[in-house]
Amino acid sequence: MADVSMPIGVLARSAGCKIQTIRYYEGIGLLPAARRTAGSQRRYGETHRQKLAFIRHARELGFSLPAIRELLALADQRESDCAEADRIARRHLESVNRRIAMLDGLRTELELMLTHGQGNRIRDCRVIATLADHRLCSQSHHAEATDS
Amino acid sequence: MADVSMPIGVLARSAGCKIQTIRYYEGIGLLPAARRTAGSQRRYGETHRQKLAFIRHARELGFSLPAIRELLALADQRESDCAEADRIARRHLESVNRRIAMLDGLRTELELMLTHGQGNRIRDCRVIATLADHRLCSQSHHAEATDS
DNA sequence: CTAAAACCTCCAGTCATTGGAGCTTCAAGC
DNA sequence: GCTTGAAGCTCCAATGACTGGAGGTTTTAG
Ligand SMILES: [Zn+2]
Ligand SMILES: [Zn+2]
Ligand SMILES: [Zn+2]
Ligand SMILES: [Zn+2]
Repeated sequence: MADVSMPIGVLARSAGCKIQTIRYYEGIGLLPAARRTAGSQRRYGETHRQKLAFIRHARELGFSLPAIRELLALADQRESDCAEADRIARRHLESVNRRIAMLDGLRTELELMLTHGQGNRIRDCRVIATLADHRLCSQSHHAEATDS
Repeated sequence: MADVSMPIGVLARSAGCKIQTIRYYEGIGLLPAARRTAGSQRRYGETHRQKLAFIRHARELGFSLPAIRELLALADQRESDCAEADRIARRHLESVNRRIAMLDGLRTELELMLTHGQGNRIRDCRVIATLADHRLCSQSHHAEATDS
């Protein structure tokens, strides 16, 4: 609890992010503005530390900043129903599942391309041939990824 | 074979991409500059069509533009050894595998968060609680994704 | 009081496109 | 040959989520 008035560098280390990231979050209104010293330097307290930890953890879990903005607002409504928060998480899970499915398709094709020994000429290379002609692919693998 | 002199819109439709994308590829030197009409409009032939198809297919398979640039150069060396092309594809496959592993981790955490019924208050919501405290996570899920 | 570490603001760049403004050219029908 | 609408042109800005740098100021330990 010696962090009643942390400078930004200490906060950044505690959150495991860059100083610029914190200023960026403040700039877009995701993290409330810090109080300033007489010389305009930011000083943070426990509330800021918790909010930033929440943001960073959500980012690690792949949530987008707009989604995190909503989640942060919801987190402050302690007595409200959590359906909306759950909906956001579920939507993100679906997006993660779609991306996994897409990458699985890519993996299949890449592995297929690479099923040939060493010492080939380019004109016999399955990697190059496949890239030049989708008919050598085993699937459609037509990609489209959306985020939460 | 009536495409000896395609305007850009026809080429774009044949490749399934936007007109701007083609001009962008030309701008960064990925696709060779097209010949122009007296009025400066681009006209394409079969070679361009094939190169663009190669690029688009590689993009669908998740290769980065720098990687595609190398692959295109290699594709023209028909008698060279294909080891380098294979290496690029293998590196990309590894990156895809890393991303799948990461997303699998995220999926696990998101599913865990969502294991609670409806009608909860925010203060009892596992989604919000998990985001606020990584100790509720089952794994480290510390993300880092690199592309080919 | 000095010096260096930490901080400040503002701007540009990343990646692979995409969209738009404002203008010109092409091609088909009359 | 002329009109007209579709298609093309260049240049610039925006996307998401940061990251890096220039150039200057503040803090703090010694
Ligand atoms: Zn090969
Ligand atoms: Zn394919
Ligand atoms: Zn809930
Ligand atoms: Zn966690």
